[in-house]
Amino acid sequence: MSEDHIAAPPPNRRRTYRGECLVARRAERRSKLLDAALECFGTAGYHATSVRSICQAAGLTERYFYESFEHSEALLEALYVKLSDDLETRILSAVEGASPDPVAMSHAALDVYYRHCEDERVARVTHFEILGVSPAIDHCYRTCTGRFAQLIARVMQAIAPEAQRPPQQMELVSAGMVGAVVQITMHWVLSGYRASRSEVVESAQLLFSAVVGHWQRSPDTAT
Amino acid sequence: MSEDHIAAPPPNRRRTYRGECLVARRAERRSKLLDAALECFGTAGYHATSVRSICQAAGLTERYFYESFEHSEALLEALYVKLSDDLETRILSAVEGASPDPVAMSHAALDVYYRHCEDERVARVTHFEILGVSPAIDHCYRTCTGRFAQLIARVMQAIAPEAQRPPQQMELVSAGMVGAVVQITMHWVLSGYRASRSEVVESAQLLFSAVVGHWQRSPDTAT
DNA sequence: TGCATGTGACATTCAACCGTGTCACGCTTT
DNA sequence: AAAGCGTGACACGGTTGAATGTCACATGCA
Repeated sequence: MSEDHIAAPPPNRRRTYRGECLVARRAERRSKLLDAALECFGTAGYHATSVRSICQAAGLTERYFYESFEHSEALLEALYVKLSDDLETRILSAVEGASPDPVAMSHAALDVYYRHCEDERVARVTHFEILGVSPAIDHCYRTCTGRFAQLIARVMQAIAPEAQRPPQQMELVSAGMVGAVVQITMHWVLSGYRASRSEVVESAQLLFSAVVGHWQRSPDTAT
Repeated sequence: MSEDHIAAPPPNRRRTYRGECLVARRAERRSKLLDAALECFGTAGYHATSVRSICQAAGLTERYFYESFEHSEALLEALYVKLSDDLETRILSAVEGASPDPVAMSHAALDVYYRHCEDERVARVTHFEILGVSPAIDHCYRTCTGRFAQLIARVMQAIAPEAQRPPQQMELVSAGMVGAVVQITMHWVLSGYRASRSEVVESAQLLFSAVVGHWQRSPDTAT
């Protein structure tokens, strides 16, 4: 998923500088840029952030920006993918670690997710700044969102395997569940995190329980 | 909700030109700008659209842009508010016109909403372009979204009045429902409107029915 | 030690866009 | 018909930011 721009490599890859070789220094700079991007994009916003300000926040020169990324947009995408990947692995491990009870599993997943979003910068980047940037970024967003929808679909199937639904509906409802979770996040963030995390998790889980219960009760006919 | 920039009025408000007085001409130009904005913002995207291109699409000169709007941002906000207001009134009249059956009411509302979103430009402006622009626009978005959430909350209360829930949860769950409906829209749009509108309405309504049913069954304890 | 390379601070070039200004040409009024 | 207002086409200055270039200094290597 993550394909980055890598500048033409100068001759010596092994030559050390300040105790580190080229690739290590590059990786460190790239990491600094990602940190700075989280800070800038997550507070000032993507469109109010220039390459200069990112470099300033990272303590680097613009030259090193273009060493690791082609555009500002590429940095945004890399940051978003990184945040999403981190989240997904943490959710998966939390679900596996939870007791095999459906409620416990979904609770664990939602708790990890909303804990993730308690960092306002993370929430802003992954839910606000990422949207409406370009078709390429939209596509990336859709892919990541789709992965979470599939995850939800799998979990719901696992919880209520007897409730077979047409795949089209399954897809739309899963998308809807993702949207619900996301929108609750947005509401939470924009309200200044008024509710506690546990309240938020409760509310989101209510939706899950409701849908699963509904399907268990009416195995196939819609509405 | 809509407070627009109005330039200092030149002396003669009644003088006609091409058969129309000043205020009529202004209103017409403003309307043309809103149409052009829907086209430009809804296809190229807000940030890829300049004032010039809007004026070109509207068949007007830049001077007349600043006659009606201060910034590009003000135009975006006006467009968004107009689309949201139109949608809300149409939803309300559809709900009132439907038979007093809960299912019929929510079906009517959702059908109007997804019909509204069948115009991809409308869907993009109200769901993508509006986000991450500025704090002022974010606030506007939150206000409009909140109105729909309150509408949903009222409808759900009306359907299941016996299920009293804590207002905090009511608020979050309503936000979640809005998010679900919205996300289903985007999924639908980005898939190239693969599913039919009635299938989409069905899926969204499933979520409503599920939550209402869940509440009716477990009148107060969460989860 | 001396040379090549890495680095940081800053300048430079180029393009886009905003907001305003100018001016000639239609339309209205008297 | 003449004077004045409304309009459209376009130019202009100012600002911003992307992307690259320059140059002095620091660091590693022979």
